[in-house]
Amino acid sequence: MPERHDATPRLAIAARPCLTVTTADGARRDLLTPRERELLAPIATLMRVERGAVLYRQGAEASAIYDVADGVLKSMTLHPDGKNPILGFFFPQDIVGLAECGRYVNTVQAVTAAVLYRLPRPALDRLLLRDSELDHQFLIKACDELRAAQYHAVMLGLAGAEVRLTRFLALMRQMQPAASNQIELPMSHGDIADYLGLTPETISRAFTRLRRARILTCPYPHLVRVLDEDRFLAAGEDGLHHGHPAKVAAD
Amino acid sequence: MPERHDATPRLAIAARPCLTVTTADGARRDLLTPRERELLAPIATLMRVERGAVLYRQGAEASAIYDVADGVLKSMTLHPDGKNPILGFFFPQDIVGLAECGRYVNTVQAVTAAVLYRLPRPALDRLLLRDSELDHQFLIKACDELRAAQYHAVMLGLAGAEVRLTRFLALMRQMQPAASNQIELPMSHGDIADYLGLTPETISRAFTRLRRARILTCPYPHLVRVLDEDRFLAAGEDGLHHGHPAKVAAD
DNA sequence: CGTTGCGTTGACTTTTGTCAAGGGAGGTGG
DNA sequence: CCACCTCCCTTGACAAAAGTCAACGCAACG
Repeated sequence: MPERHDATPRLAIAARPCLTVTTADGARRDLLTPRERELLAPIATLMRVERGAVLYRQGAEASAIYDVADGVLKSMTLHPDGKNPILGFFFPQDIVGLAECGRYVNTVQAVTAAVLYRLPRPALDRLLLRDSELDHQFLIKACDELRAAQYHAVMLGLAGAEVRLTRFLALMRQMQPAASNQIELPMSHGDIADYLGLTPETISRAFTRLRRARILTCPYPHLVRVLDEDRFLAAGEDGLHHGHPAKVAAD
Repeated sequence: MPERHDATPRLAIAARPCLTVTTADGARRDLLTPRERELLAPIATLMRVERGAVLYRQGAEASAIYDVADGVLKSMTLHPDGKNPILGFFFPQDIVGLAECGRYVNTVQAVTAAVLYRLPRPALDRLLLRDSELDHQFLIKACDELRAAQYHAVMLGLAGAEVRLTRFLALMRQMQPAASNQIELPMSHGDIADYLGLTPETISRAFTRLRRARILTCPYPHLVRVLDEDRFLAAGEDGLHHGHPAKVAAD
């Protein structure tokens, strides 16, 4: 029987709150110095949420922000008509809890079981106002999130389901600890659809086309293996080129 | 001859750098205290750019950030294939100059003639690290931009050209100094299309449908007048309902 | 007075959404 | 241990929406 792929097999959980940003080359860089981590530790409480649990709902009073230690969460805006667009996924070392006028602006739900540091707002605000260096790190992290949101918006504007999906897969690969041709997808295809502004059916068809083009394989719904790196990256630019592969003998 | 609508008829330019955010109810709130404005003033230089001028290009060294005093600018990512998605528009009291690793992440161009305060990075960084209160205001502004970017992403995920266009118009109305049923659009329909992930033709057709539904009129391409506020807001939720208005007597 | 940029409209193509049906993996309870 | 159930993924047929290509009108500008 094949290995499972929907559990959270991570091992190392940082003993202190952490903050990282993605640099231009796709690597991840730590923001906090050991001193700053020690500053945050006393006001942080470690908590665990199970898969599918709602961390908070949009409109609720924003009493704390969270630092993800392990697991994956998603942020979404609730829509009455059943459409719940996903604004982003949160990975370890990300900050969760964007608020406006004391209320959370969207709903956050755990995609996998997750462990977080809870940082109560009043204590955190006091800390940030006292320590301008630490405050500046949070500003940098916010700018990082802003860039991520802009990249998301660019993706949504792109035509072509293959283009969006391929870029999404490339993004997910960046979030993995080690570069590899295997991409683990913690979320369902439905979640991917909500994130890319498409339907699950369109995601499924895009996967099928990418599989038939021999660009990747999907051993399991939550695992993708890239077969042809060059055409994988090319598909993220222009999409699939509709050549006539049927004319190639024995294809 | 009718009045012109593509010039910049604004009058009051703040004598000091300003920063505002949009609150939950759509109003705009000042972030900086007079003391903080005085702190910024000595490092700021006032500059003027003409309509169509490029403030900076993506990839260029990020030597400064800018505080818009008057006029409108747009931020876009350059794409080789002619598609230049617009990530956002900047209005007075907005901050321009998002960078990553010392390089601007997108290109900013003036939509109208504009006046800006130029804040050199080294001097600003020094100021922010010395004054944690001021730094915190910039963090709040960054969170505001983040919310705006998320709202943009939600719009792009929404189906229906009328829905997106109507929400965009509502957004533009918020940016105007006084609430009114007139909405001035500083940007071209092509810019709107790039912002909403649609083509100019689709924008044009959406305008036509909204006009035919008697929801609004467009006296000039850069001016919209809302005729039916209720249905205007409704169109931003569900889009146009394809009833058969011809069947309703004298409606 | 021509040129140019922008907006509009129409005909047609392509893509995606929608509806419906079916299948496989995992989990639960007998 | 097996039956059953549920959730999610897949596929097909069709409808709806948006993109593309092309032509035209209009106003501003030189």
